[in-house]
Amino acid sequence: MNGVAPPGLVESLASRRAYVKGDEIFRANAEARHVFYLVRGRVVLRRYGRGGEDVVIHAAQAGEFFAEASLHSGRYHCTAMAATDVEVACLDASALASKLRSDPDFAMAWLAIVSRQLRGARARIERLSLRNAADRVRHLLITEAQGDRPSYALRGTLRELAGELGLTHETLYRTLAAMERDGTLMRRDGMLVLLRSPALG
Amino acid sequence: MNGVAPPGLVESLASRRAYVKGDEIFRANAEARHVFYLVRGRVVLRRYGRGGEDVVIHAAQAGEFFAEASLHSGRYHCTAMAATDVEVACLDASALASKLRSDPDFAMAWLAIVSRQLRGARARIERLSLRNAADRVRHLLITEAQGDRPSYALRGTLRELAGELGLTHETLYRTLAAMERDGTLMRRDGMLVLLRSPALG
DNA sequence: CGTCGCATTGATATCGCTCAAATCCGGTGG
DNA sequence: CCACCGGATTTGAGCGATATCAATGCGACG
Repeated sequence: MNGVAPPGLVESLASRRAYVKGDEIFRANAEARHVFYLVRGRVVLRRYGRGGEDVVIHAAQAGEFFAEASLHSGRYHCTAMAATDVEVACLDASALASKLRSDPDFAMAWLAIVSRQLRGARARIERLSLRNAADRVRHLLITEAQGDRPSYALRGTLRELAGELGLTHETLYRTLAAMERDGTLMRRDGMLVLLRSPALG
Repeated sequence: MNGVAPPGLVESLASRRAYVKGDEIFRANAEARHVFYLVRGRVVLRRYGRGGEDVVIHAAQAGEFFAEASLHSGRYHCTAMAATDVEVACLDASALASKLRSDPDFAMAWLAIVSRQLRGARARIERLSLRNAADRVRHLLITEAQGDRPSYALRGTLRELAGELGLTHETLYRTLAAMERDGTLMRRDGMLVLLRSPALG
């Protein structure tokens, strides 16, 4: 959703590559030559801190670009790992840059994609600034709502979702269980559905 | 720092406006007609949650653009308030869009600005994902380091910094005090300086 | 069948939040 | 010059939510 590929882009500028679950697609500080488009599967972008603790910067879904910053910076800022078997389109950064210069419509479409990513990142900042677990879950369901009622289709594991929410997986499990007991949340085949928000005041 | 204005932009497309501290520059959900460039002062972008609790999405510094999303979306997503007396350049969104289409160099420069903001947002996500206060402070000093040694020039109040770090101001005060006792941090006329990282592992 | 990772729940410790109070500091008005 | 005020800063005490450690069940996969 986050980035609909401009028509023809993936075909004209990209070479396809496939990785299996667990493969490293690129590593932080490596020279950034490519921008990627995720055709199939899921890719997790991580950064590692001093204590070996890693932080999920972003979890890319199929249909989304990642490592767009390669256009402007010489090095990758995070490490990309295939969370499932994946297929990516691999765009040469300099070729992409020249297409951006020569094709205004394309440039505008690309700018829209990056802007949307920025908005998504800011939404996540807002979410992480909330001080309790249930609020973060509620914020997620409300801001990522797809259909008529606030809901969220799980992609990947709950552990990964916990990481995105800045929680341990245990806390997320407990929070979801408590919300189900409250009747504020329903879980049904990989969907989280918000039933009613208590204390909307 | 976050966005150096492309030359001539502010003069050619912008009208100047001034606000005094506390003024609201725009409000969430209002029609988004303008993109802003902050000439002088500080502007805080907030969103309000249900309980009246507000979240600082972004604190814009002088020399930085804000509300760039106006280009692609019809409404503002947050509320902008002048944290000091400010002077802004106010760019008409449609005029900006046509300039982006007609001037490839300008479009590339603009894209670089948005990309940088995206990187900054992701760094903040990483920071907010850390689970304890001292780590967040250390992460801030390391990633925002300016000179030779990891340091950070305070802009605004410590209370505001606490908000950016997702902490209460009390916790931030205590954390800074503890780090000074440890000898891992020095405070000197509005600068936070990291002296040595214990357990760099 | 054994192993591995995810999901789930329990027990406990800890860190940060909340409420509270004292001090400092700049500005303002008498 | 001084008294006063509001906001920022700082520190204390106690509580509660979340992290941490631990154990179990379960399904996939070889």
